[in-house]
Amino acid sequence: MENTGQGLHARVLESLGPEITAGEHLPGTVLRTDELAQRFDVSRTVIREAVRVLESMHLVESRRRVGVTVRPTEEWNVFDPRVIRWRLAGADRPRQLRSLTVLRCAIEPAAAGLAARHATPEQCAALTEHAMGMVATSRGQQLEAYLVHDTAFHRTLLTASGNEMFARLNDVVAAILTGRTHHHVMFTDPDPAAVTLHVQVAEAVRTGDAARAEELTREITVGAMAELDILAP
Amino acid sequence: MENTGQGLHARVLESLGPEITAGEHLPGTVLRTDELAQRFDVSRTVIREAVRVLESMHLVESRRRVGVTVRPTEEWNVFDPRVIRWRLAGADRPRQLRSLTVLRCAIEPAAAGLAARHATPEQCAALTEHAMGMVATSRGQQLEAYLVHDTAFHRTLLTASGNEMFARLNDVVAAILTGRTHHHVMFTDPDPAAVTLHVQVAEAVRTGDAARAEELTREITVGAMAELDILAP
DNA sequence: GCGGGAAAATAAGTATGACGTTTGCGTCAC
DNA sequence: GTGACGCAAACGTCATACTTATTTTCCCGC
Repeated sequence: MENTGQGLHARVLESLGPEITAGEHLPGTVLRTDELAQRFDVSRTVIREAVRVLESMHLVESRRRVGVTVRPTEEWNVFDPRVIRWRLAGADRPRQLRSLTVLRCAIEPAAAGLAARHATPEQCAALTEHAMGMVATSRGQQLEAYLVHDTAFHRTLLTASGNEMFARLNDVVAAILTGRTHHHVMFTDPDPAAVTLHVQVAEAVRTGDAARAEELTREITVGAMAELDILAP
Repeated sequence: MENTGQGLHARVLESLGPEITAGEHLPGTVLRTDELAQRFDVSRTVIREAVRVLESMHLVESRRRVGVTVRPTEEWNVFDPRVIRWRLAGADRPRQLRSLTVLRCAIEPAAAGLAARHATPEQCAALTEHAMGMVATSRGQQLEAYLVHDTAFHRTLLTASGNEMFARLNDVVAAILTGRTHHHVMFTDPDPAAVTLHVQVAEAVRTGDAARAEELTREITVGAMAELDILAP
């Protein structure tokens, strides 16, 4: 029996979770632990542990004498990193990417403003360094190297905001950036204007100009929305 | 022994979770399943299910031959509703309330802007209704009734944004509003200016004035930050 | 025929004991 | 001192029996 995860429950989880988030089991569907145990060829114990986790994500609800029922989409914990990952890997990836980008557009400018006030010298240095790295890799089809610097830049920015909630969204932003590069495969080099904006943000944060950092970051995120055709009608 | 949850695992979870988020077990502490089973007087099965959920929140990490290790705070899934609830109920409630308020301040204006574009007539009606309810209960120590309308107003606003991520933050906003009223006990009636702003937001959303809805909501959230003494140095 | 309550059926919840598996750590030989 | 070896501790998994809550069914009385 091959073991894809760090444990049987993890393996079950990584199968059932995506199935549910992909809409393979529509809300209201009932799954029975015995059937699942049989299907995955594991004991009921393992199934129960996986179901507990799915339940903690509000993906399913377990009730006695009924079974494990899939909950409606609106009740899912859409902030759970695993749910995000599963949905990004699934069919409604575009929808999810748009939701996340809108969220990012609201968060990152505020984070940049806070970073301008709270960033440590080390964080300022890291920001500048990664912005420089973006400049260096912005021409000549070095998209992968560019992505590394881009991701690091935004991770540093969110962390430097000093707000734990913002900081925990770096996975989301990283997923957006990675998705952008890898999905609708970019043959063209990054927009030079965007690169310049990153350099300017690093500068604004370093000099403590919160308003400017916020506004510049807003321009970056607006650009990200434009790429996904998220328009104002 | 009273049964606080819908099952033994829930009871264990509601004990262990708060203990961890309250810092009662410092990061690095190892808990053993057998000891926990003995302590809570339940079987190992129950403990394992509870630990699975804590693990899914990144509060702990379970490793063979080692035990259940408490993870450092930075790794916690701070967006998990239960983690938020536990931390709000614990000792660092003020810190958590500030984090959440900053997050709200970034989110709600954007949500209001989107709501102005996407809100259905029913949602516009609900907004106006709750704003009116706030006006009606804003004088004469009707704080509880006011809170109900205030909460409903913001819940409707976030839902009307049409973004699922924003919509799932209504619990957070509700927690902030409830905390504000219940915690530093408000003897005084709500700020009339804030009440007016809510009415104006409802109006802006109804007329589809996104920019105005966003700016007015920003004023509301800035007011909320001012109440918590979150200042710009 | 109808309503209500008792009983049966069902599926999750819990307990228990045994065994497997990984892995930290100490020991021993070189 | 260093490396290999092996023990033991803790979690991981399984099988099974039993418990409990909840739904459904069905029978009885009106």
